[in-house]
Amino acid sequence: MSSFDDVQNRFGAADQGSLRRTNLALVLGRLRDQGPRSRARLATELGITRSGVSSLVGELVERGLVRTGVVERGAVGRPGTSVRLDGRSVCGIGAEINVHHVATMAMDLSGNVVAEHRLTLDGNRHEASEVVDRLVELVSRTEDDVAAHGAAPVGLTVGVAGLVDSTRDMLTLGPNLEWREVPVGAMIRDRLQPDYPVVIDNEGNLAAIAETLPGDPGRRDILVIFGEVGLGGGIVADGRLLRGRQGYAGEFGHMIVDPQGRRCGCGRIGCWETVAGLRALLDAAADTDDAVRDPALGLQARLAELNRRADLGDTRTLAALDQVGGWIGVGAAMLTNALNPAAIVLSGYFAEVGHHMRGSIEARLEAGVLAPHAGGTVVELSTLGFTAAVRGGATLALESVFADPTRVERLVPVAQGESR
Amino acid sequence: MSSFDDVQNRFGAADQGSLRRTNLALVLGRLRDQGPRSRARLATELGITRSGVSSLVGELVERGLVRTGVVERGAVGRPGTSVRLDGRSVCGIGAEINVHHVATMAMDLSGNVVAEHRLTLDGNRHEASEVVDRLVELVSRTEDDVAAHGAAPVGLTVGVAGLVDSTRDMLTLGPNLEWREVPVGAMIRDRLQPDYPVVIDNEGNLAAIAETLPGDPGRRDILVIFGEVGLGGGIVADGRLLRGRQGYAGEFGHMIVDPQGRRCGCGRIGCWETVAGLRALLDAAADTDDAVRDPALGLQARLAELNRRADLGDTRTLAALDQVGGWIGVGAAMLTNALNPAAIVLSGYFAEVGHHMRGSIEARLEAGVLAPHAGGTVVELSTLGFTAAVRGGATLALESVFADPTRVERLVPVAQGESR
DNA sequence: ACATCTTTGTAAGATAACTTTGCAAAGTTT
DNA sequence: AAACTTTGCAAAGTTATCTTACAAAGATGT
Repeated sequence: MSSFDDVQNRFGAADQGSLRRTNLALVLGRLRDQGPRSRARLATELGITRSGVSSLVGELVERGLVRTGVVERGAVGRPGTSVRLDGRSVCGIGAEINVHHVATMAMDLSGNVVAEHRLTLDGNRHEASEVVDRLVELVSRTEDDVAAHGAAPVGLTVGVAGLVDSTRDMLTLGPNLEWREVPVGAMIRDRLQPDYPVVIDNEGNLAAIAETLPGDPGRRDILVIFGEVGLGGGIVADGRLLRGRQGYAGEFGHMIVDPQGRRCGCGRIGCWETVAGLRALLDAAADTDDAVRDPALGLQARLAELNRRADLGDTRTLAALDQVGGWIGVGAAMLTNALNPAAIVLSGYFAEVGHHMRGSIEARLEAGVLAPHAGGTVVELSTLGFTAAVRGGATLALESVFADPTRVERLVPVAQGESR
Repeated sequence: MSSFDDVQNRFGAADQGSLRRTNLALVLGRLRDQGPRSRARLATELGITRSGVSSLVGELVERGLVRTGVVERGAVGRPGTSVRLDGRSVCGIGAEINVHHVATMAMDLSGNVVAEHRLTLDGNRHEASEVVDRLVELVSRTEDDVAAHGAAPVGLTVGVAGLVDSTRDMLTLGPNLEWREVPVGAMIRDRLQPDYPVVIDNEGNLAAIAETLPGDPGRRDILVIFGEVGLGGGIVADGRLLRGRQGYAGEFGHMIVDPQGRRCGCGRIGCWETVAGLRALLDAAADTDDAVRDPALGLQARLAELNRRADLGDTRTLAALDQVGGWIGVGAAMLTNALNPAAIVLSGYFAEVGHHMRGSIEARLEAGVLAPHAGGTVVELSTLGFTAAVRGGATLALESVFADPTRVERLVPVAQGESR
């Protein structure tokens, strides 16, 4: 039921066409959110008649979006044939540009990951054109995988670590990439010449979309904190991603929480990411010559080592996790007072080491929120790790189909004058 | 075009009826947002045919929601007859329960204030039942005024200073009222026995709704900071009020911004309202025996006196305003990083004295936001003052009609079998 | 002064989507 | 084996929009 971009009824009047679109989307969304089921069941659940559902399912089959499956026998009466999403028709593609890597993921309509590619970067500054070249290569390979799967791409969403101006299709500022005013979207379109839309977005926003599990009402109001080199995230309110006026929403990392603290890469002092970002954790947990600080090892391995130490009870490591967790809690409490989310989801590097921080986060959250029991907000760890952004990008691309299934062409065009 | 409560398409399928409702709402909303205009103009603007608009307007006239007005002649061609909202049919009622006063406002469909009542309280603690009795009296008088205007109430929204749990219809906690777990909605319904819905909400949220000017695209993403004894507010994202999981969103006043600061009424230390609330301003601006600290004088008069001193260049007053403005800016910057609003609207007591704070607020905002030029966020002063909450309540009650005009009965019922 | 042009508002018919109604098909229960 | 339940579809009915056509009301041009 969630829709991040309201294609439906954006403006303009409703006519028979939009009526049909709405109901096609309703059936398709139900199948995504609740899984396969018979036409009759869809009818009772959605409040449409059985004939109506038959007609809608028929059109969705013609468009290749669903297919009929096994026979489901109930307790009594004629068994129904279940209808389910057909993953072989379309795929959404997500991509990510970060300091540490570029990556892509393709996901089909049923949520299956069809392709996943990742290229690790050395972490030093590179020109945008160079990085985009690498990414486009990955996207090309992903396109091939999608084609091999028998599907067509319906969209590409590129998550970038930085401020993305959605109105100008431009990366305004990427403090950690050290980029400024880069037209990432246009650069990709120029090189790729795709026949599907390419949009860019903030990686934290995409990570937030990835956490909004379809059909889970407990995930309609969430706050996602995405930790990487920087600290970003996204806000999902009432099932919709909050972008703000220009698309800059979710820049949690630069909220100033420690005015007497350290200087941030952005030039300010005491930004949240200086005390709760990855660097803060490593600084507190290890000396400069420690292996976990060695970029050559790869992020995953370094975090695994930290985890190992924490599990063994190493006091310095545990104290570092505790300290960073406390700062996470301080910021989370402020945002919880403002937003009252159902859950705060910790993603990115927190997915790896967050379970050691949970206690200190929850303590500070509880202490810093006016509403009793932190307003019912619970702290959850993402299971997506560093794939959250690409997954969210693919999800967002697919969302256009779920919002308007008629975007996918019929396999068998309707003959002139023929009724549906 | 804004709708705070999506009555439309809440769930369930779309049928001919919802199609009609959507288009009726579209026409009605356009007339609200853009003012009176001819059927032909509505048709071209909304993308409906002229005959379609004729039919829709006809039904809206039957329901008493619009009426045809003057003849508008264009440059050439047959002049059109303008259609406009008819304020004589329905009114929304807003109410407010605060430490300093209870108040009501009735507003008709065209936004005219039909009634306004206010009862100043002494600021001491009172039992909820006692205060609700006073409020119900005011609402009764307001109902009479609405009836005298020839209209019927379509809803009552009661703003309360505190945490309002929208799922339980309950004031969970009112720190400044010193109330806890009070079923304000049920209490009012018991006493008033109304034939229209009564809902309760947070006063900051209602103030935010009041600031979302219909039809102004620059007000679709705003952050409203509502200063009273406490500090609250609301977030409007994409034209919709953000409530959060339980309705606790917008409790900005208890974000901890000064951990080494003073104890707050809620028991914590350094809440935003301890440094930017009304009390903080008065503490900084005047000694305890100063007239501006005398509750007997009334808030309005005390703020006017502060204004007078500031205008005369009194250094202590100006310094106090500067200091509080700085703290407002600190919190506003954090929220702006998270939400990227188009505007931060200062309401409540800020409407009176905010123009003296503007400089310090904007300086801190600019300094504390990652996005260049504070992400385009501008600081604006509300012109509504202490009536923001009741106005927002009335607006919200009316919103149900704008979202679904068929909620208002036809004056002339359709004869059986007769077409529309 | 009168015909022509432009625009408005409405009505009648066409189209499209849903619902209602009816029924055959495919099972279980008695 | 008959009765019952449930499923899925097709034909007819309802309703809301769009298409087309036209009268009304004023401006413009000769």
